[in-house]
Amino acid sequence: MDDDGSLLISVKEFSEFTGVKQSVLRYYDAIGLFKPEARGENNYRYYSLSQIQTIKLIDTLRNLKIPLKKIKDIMHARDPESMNEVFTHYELHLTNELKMLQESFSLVHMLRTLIQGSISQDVDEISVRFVEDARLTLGPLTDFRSNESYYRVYSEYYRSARSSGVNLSYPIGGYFDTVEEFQASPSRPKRYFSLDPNGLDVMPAGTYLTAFAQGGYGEMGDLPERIGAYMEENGIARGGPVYQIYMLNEVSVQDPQAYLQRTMIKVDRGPAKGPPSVPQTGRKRI
Amino acid sequence: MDDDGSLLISVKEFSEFTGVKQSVLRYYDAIGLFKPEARGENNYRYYSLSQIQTIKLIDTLRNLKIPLKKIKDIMHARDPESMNEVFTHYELHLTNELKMLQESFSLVHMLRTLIQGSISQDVDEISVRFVEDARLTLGPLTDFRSNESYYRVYSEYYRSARSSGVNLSYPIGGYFDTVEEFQASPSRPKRYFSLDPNGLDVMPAGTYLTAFAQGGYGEMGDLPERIGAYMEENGIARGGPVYQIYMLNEVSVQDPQAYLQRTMIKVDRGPAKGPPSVPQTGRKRI
DNA sequence: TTGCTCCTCACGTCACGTGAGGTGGC
DNA sequence: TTGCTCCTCACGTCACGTGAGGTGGC
Repeated sequence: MDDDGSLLISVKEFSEFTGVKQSVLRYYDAIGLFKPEARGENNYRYYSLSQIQTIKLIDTLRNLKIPLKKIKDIMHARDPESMNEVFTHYELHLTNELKMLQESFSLVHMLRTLIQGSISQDVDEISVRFVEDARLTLGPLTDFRSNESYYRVYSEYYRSARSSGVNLSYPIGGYFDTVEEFQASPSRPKRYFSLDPNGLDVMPAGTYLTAFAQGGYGEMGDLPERIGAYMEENGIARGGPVYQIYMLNEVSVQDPQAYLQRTMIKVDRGPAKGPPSVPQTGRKRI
Repeated sequence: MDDDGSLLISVKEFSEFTGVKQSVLRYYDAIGLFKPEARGENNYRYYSLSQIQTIKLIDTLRNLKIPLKKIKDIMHARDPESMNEVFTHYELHLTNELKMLQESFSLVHMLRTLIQGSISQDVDEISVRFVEDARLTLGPLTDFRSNESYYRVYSEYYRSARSSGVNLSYPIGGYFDTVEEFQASPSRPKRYFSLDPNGLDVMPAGTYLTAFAQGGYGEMGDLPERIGAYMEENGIARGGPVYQIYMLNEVSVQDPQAYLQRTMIKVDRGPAKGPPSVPQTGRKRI
């Protein structure tokens, strides 16, 4: 670099300024996407400071998974009108990406919360405790036929969920109106729901009888009996609605025998009074 | 699929449920990352509904650019404690990604705004208008020596910016305290600044004399004269601070002769009174 | 002479995408 | 018989990463 204040810098420096690796800069040069401002007599690459903004833009577009070929076309046809279109288009693209990333965050956060709630949890413990509210998306009423296993209805829930745009990334839970309903057939919920933190329905905050069961999907063990005994012992006459979710499942453990299910029954503190509260839904249901 | 309500679905359906392509599912099967629940007699792949959550998690991790090999290790060693660690780790990872994506959005939005402001702008027009405030990051005082071109000082700004963590993705502008300072040497600003919408400094809202000049970096043409004449004609005695930015540059046009610079001089409406206002800075400067 | 940076060329790799050629149930 | 879905190879591709072998200035 001459003393006359040339504003050219080496690959190494340019790489350090921009965070783009030297190998990447050489590759972009090779495919004609982004060339250095100049070459030295020794064939060294020299970049100008004003090129920093350009490579930053290229890097931004590349982060949006736009093929380098397309980025090359865009950069090759640079003029205010077309760049305005490009930016307008990718601003929308970016808002979608942001939504998706926030979804990812919600998912990871939800899974972590469930796992943490399960660690060092005594499976046989039954307790009555205050529980915060939780968002979810309730599905339509199920239509179990006599003696039928939950499979068909469950897969119908998936199909209906998919067609109505419900997010199936989150754990699926079971909902019952009353504890009697649950006791009668604990693996045939009245509705299934997705534990989607952006769902429009809500499990209301309140006092819940909370119990656990270990085992694969639909395996309840002696859970209904244990719950019945506990309610009798503690003078709890009624309860509902009932929410059932798997805190540990395929995602967090390998052996289905280690899956952990939590059943939460809304109860009133002290002696029972009045009918069980109705579920709060954020929108109309058919 | 037998009538007994097997919950297995085909690749096609599984692909439609999850949004993951069939070719990707076959690839994940081949490398042992994610296998179907079962194979038919015809060797068809059959997936269970509960596998949807697992592939959704894999897809989420893959979106975070985690190598498939690592994802495989994670899924292979599934247990509550290690998954808790994994999720805790990637929740942080995700918040960083979210920040970066918001930065990308800010950048694209800024570039679009600048271009749109330049479209159908008459280069010779000089006007006095109200301008909204804008965030930016002011650099340190420049130290131009006699007759020196802006190159050295400009590149020193870049170096200092980099070491102080200033974002160089955004357009760089020039700042002068007063219009006299600008008139004296219009391509030697008192400070450079980055037009970073998350910057801690601010160009205050107010009435600005706004003029334009076309040409490469540092080329002012007859801009100082035109501004001087306009101020005299309109009885504007003083002005400042002065903010100079390139609305069209390398990023949006190819020919440097088409770069468009905007100079904005804070002026008081009507007859001049009092000293020019001082710049508002969000933090201490040396 | 020794480091350090830079160069080109060739080959490897990761995560798929894309046929070709063939099977199997309604 | 005709579509449709599925299968397994094999090869292509995109965006780099990684040496090998060599140059050139302090």
